[in-house]
Amino acid sequence: MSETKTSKLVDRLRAARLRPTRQRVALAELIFDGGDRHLTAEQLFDEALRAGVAVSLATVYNCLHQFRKAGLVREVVVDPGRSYFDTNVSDHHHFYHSRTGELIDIPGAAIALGDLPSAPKGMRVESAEVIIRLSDE
Amino acid sequence: MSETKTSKLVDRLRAARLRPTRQRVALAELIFDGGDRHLTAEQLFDEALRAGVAVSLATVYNCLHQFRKAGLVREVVVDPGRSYFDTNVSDHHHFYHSRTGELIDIPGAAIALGDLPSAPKGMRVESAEVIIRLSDE
DNA sequence: ATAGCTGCAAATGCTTTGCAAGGCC
DNA sequence: GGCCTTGCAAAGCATTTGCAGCTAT
Repeated sequence: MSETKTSKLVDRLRAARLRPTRQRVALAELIFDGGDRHLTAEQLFDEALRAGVAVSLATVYNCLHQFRKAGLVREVVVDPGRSYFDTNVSDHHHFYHSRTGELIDIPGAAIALGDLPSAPKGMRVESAEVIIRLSDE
Repeated sequence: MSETKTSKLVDRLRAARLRPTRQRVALAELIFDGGDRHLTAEQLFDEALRAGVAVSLATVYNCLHQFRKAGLVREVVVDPGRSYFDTNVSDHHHFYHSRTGELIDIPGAAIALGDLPSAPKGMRVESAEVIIRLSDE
């Protein structure tokens, strides 16, 4: 990995007010390499181990949530009892294949979400996501 | 509770090929009384106890999933690590207020879901739901 | 120096399971 | 009677937490 790529990540972490620790930089590298990805904490943990990065599972969870709060990743809730993190933070939706656990991006523009009903009093809309569940044919 | 109401529930369970056991009938009564509801297993369990119905939590889980498979209730996944069951099985969407855990129905007609992208090869669309997350203003 | 991180292991919370006893048809 | 259900307790998973030791600034 090039100096440049790593230093971009470091800047990105700094911008999010997260200290660029060895673990965070390594996880960020894994997460942001290779485009849009959908990862569970366990998957990222395994990848880190395979890549020779020493991290604990607890740190993976901590980092993912810190990254989420910083807007670097987005959490996708489709399965009770398992969280997915999406490196694509732009406005978009998902196909979810429950048998395989596969998550597929749908560009925001591909679904016309007409007028949303307005939020109940005292609340505001934070996000609107469409989930299309798939099954085998 | 009238003879009639209970016997309707019994018929409904039978139609779903579920034996109308004391527990299932009692849970069905709690669930289907009072219109559209969003319940967690724990909530239904507490209600049952308060209503003087002796059931175990495991049975509540079992029944909820049996009811779901039979199409009597619908599962709503909005919170990792907690399942909601919705007694409204018609086509509709949800507001979710994550701080309070409150779930609010949005009639299907209130959101114009334009053309859905077609499912990947070998799969078919099972359902499409919109989740609008709310936060305090 | 010091405020913030990390690692580990234990704790937590929800959900599922195994199996003996009980209930519906 | 026979098979499906239930209840309980134990197991299972994903996730969070507490705290001592480490590290970036």
